[in-house]
Amino acid sequence: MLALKPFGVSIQQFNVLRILRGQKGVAANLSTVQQHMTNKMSNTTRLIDKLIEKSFVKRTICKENRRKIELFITTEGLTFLNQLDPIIDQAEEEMVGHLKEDEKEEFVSLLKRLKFN
Amino acid sequence: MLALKPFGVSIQQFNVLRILRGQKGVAANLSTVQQHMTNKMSNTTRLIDKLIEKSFVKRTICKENRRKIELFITTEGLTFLNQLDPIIDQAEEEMVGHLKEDEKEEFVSLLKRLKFN
DNA sequence: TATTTATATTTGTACCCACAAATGTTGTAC
DNA sequence: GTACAACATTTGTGGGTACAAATATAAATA
Repeated sequence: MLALKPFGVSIQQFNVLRILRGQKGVAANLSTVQQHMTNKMSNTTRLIDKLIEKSFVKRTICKENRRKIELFITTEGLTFLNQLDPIIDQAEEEMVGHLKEDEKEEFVSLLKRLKFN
Repeated sequence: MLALKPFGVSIQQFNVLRILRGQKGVAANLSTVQQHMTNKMSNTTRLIDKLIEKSFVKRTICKENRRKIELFITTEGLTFLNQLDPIIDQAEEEMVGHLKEDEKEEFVSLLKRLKFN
């Protein structure tokens, strides 16, 4: 994503951050995060590795079930993300803003009707 | 591309092969091939490396201008590609075949109106 | 002709993806 | 309680992408 480039995160990393922010402080499992994305688990792991390097995310092992991990967005991550929101909104606006509402709806509807496999 | 998986080529490699077939025996430069794709030059080089390993493509240095390379699809490549065509047609049919003609046109038209950057 | 500039391609790096196999942990069945 | 199955995540491998820098050759210019 061009608009994100100056900030050093990919759109996928950005998405993981948004999912974690959506948890509002509640821990998220890897599986939970993965379910909100099109990614495979294995790659979600690695996306989160990157975010941990940047200290935007914290990862701990779940006490109750040591197979699971618990993911949190850090304060740093939150600040970073909030700063990014308007950038993304603007990029989206530039991409589809000139379409009329019903055109956008039609487009999404057609996209949904494609059959991948 | 799921349908191509059993054949051991990616959709991008498949596209390069189709572009070269379209040359009908005339040599194609790297730049020529690249212009028909969304890829960067550097990656087109590497896609072609893969096709050469599979001996579907031949690469020689242009005699007139030694900076340029000449690319040809081999007989093996042609045979392989011809065998693949119906598979791809079918995959496409499965993906969008249930859309009406005007829906397909509308979809393509909307896609074209997106502004990437 | 020697130097510089432009052209064509390749290489390096750092990401992304899917798929399969490996790891570690928990639950279950004998 | 031990062996086996199920679960959650990670690691390995091989493909893909973009961007920047390096190479090699040709063209232009001083």
